[in-house]
Amino acid sequence: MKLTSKGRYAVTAMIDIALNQDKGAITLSLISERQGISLSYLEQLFSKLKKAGLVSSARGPGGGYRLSRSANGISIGDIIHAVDESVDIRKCGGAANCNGGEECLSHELWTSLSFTIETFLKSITLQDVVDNKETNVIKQVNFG
Amino acid sequence: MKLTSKGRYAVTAMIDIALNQDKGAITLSLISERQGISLSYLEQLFSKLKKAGLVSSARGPGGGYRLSRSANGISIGDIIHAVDESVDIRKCGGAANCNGGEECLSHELWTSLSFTIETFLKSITLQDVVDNKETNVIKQVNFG
DNA sequence: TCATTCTTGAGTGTTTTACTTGGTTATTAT
DNA sequence: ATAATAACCAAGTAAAACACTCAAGAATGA
Repeated sequence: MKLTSKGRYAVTAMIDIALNQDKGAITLSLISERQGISLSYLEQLFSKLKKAGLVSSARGPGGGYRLSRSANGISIGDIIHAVDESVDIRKCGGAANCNGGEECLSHELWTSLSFTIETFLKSITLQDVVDNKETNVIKQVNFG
Repeated sequence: MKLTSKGRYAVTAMIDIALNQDKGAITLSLISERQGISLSYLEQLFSKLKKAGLVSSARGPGGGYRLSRSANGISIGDIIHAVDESVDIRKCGGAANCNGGEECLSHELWTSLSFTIETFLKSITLQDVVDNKETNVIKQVNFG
């Protein structure tokens, strides 16, 4: 399970762009100032966000980053995955060899939890966060 | 967000006890062998599980650990919390000062996610896992 | 009494995290 | 041209966390 500052910073930075995209390309220096994130660290994150196709870039004066598709089309999960954070809680990563070649006793539990988190992150878009829609989320967990 | 081997080991060990509790007290050596977890590491984890009131212990031959209440009454969340793993994803831990005294843009999102995970872990008991009930979990996330 | 088992505290190598440093390359405005 | 801007890139690093090990001690039962 990896959900740390890296993923948080990436999401925060993407929200910043989404909020300001009407002003054209957004520079990392601006994001750095506004969100209190180190510029060099942002560069590393945006290298990955670009490779994942979530943002496009332009160099030189007037340059910066833009979302490469609408904020509705980018999920929080997309961003987290782009910066290499994994939501998989299982030691084996799904290989089911957690205990000397065998599935550990809690394997299915972690599978369920990973799925729950994954589903949550995929269900929320950048636009939802900009609109503060995630504050009204209703969660329901049932056993069959 | 902290969900690592520590929490996984603790849950796996507790499942082991739940599965074998009819045989009386379970020694850490047995759990260590069966689950492939270092004995000394288990000792540390059980020190915390005992402090949290989830297990009781007896020394000497025939001794070992028992669940201090029924497996139905122990949630996975109880175990995770007992070994000091936090499910809170927010940098500020809820203080809402993630960005220089202010809430960061993604604050509410992490609050929602933390709540989702917390709810999941609280809803599943040790007995559910022993019965493999978590494999049939149905997840539903709606926006209001 | 002796083996067993929990109990406790300290130490340790490895990995990860969250950066920093120091550049280079492309683009634009003057 | 040239200077400023801003993305791009590679490497290094201090501190923390992780997943243990090691060593000793104390209670218990056969």
